[in-house]
Formats: sequence, structure tokens, C-alpha cells
Amino acid sequence: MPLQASERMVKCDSSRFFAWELVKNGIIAMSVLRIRGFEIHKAYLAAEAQRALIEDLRPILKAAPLFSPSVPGGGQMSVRMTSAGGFGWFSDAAGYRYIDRHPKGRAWPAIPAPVLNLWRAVTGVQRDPDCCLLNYYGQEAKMGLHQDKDEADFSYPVVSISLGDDGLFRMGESRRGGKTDTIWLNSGDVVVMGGEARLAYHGVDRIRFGSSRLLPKGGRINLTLRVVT
DNA sequence: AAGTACCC
DNA sequence: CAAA
Repeated sequence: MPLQASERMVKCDSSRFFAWELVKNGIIAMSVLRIRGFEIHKAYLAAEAQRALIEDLRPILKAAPLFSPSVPGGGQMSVRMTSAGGFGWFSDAAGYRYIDRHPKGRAWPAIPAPVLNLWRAVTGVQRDPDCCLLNYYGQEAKMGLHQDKDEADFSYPVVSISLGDDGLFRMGESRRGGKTDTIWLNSGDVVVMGGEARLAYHGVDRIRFGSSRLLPKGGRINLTLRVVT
């Protein structure tokens, strides 16, 4: 039985070993934020750890170039994306799903070890994620409210890592039409969506282009780690 | 239906 | 810009 995120946080305060694990993974602060009544655990990555992650993403972007999927109904997403791991998120007129290779045909690159270490440090779950979705938000990109519900087991949390420009994150409830709240996510924020929040509707209204200098050309990268199968 | 419109 |  994996530890719940809240128990993990308690251990953060009481266990010297766990604190060292956090430092090793570049985490310099942890907090609990409340949005829509959900308690969301958030870690914050040191600038050096953020820069190291960006370097780890370069080979992924080279091997598996960004693309903007179509969605059922005929639209096209403004976010550009790719994935690492055994599965990547994909969408076209036929629907949303996970696929085991880039749409151009090559297998997805492996998830970088530092990303897996970060997952282990913030979730404490026994299983590694098999999908690392990389979403790139340019100046006009946004993402409508949606649920992450194409995974086999919702007891695993979803981890979101924000890099680059600030993003206005909106979270609602587990049903459409409920009230929503927003929160700005900044570069280095690592959000764990588990428990009650796992099936909450969420999206990104807009980014604050140019607010960070992490990415020389601007924009926001969000890494989403999930156990898919 | 992660698109849009509208709203918060 | 996360309140009330």
C-alpha cells in the first residue's frame, strides 16, 4: 500500500533520510495549497535543478518533435506536445488515447532518470510512471478544462512539473459545471494531484509570456507524469 | 472529448 | 494572482 501524499509530507518533516532525498532531487521547498477545497501538495525546484531538467529534455524534443494534436469535433490544440516513456498521450478525430510511439512512427524516448527520481521523491509510490507528457505553451496557448481519466488506475497520482513562464491553472470539481478557482503556477512548481483531486477538472487559461528566462525563446513547458497501464 | 463560446 |  503506497503512502498517501499527506503521509509523505509528514515524513518530510520527521525523516532526515527523506529530507536528503528531497535535497538530492533539487527540491528546496514544499507547501500545501488549497484550491477548490482540495489540498494539493506542491514542491519547488531550485533554479539549478530546473536548468538541469531543461537539458534532459533536449534529446527528447530532438527524437520526438512537438506536434499539435487534433481533437474530436474538428479543433486543433494550441499546445504543442510530445512524450517520453512507454506511452504518450495522443488525440485525433477518433478520440483521446495513449499510444506507444510518436505519430511519426518511432518509439517514445525514455523518461530521464532525474524526472523519475523526482516522481519517487514527491509521490513515494512503488511504481514508476510510464508516461511523461511534455506540453509546450507558446504565447497564445491554453488548454480547456478536462479530466485525466484515460489511465487504468486512478489511485496513482498525477505529477505536474512547471518550467518556464507562469501559467494560470484553473481547477474545478470532478464533474463539469462546478465552480472553479485559479492559481498561478511558476517555474519550478511540482504539483501532486492525488486523492480527491485526482479526477478534478483542470486546465490552463493562459500563460504570462516572457515572465521567466528559463527558456530563451519564452513559453512554458509542463511535464505531466502518469501511470497509464 | 484537452477544439470554441462563455464564464469565473 | 490563490480572499470574501
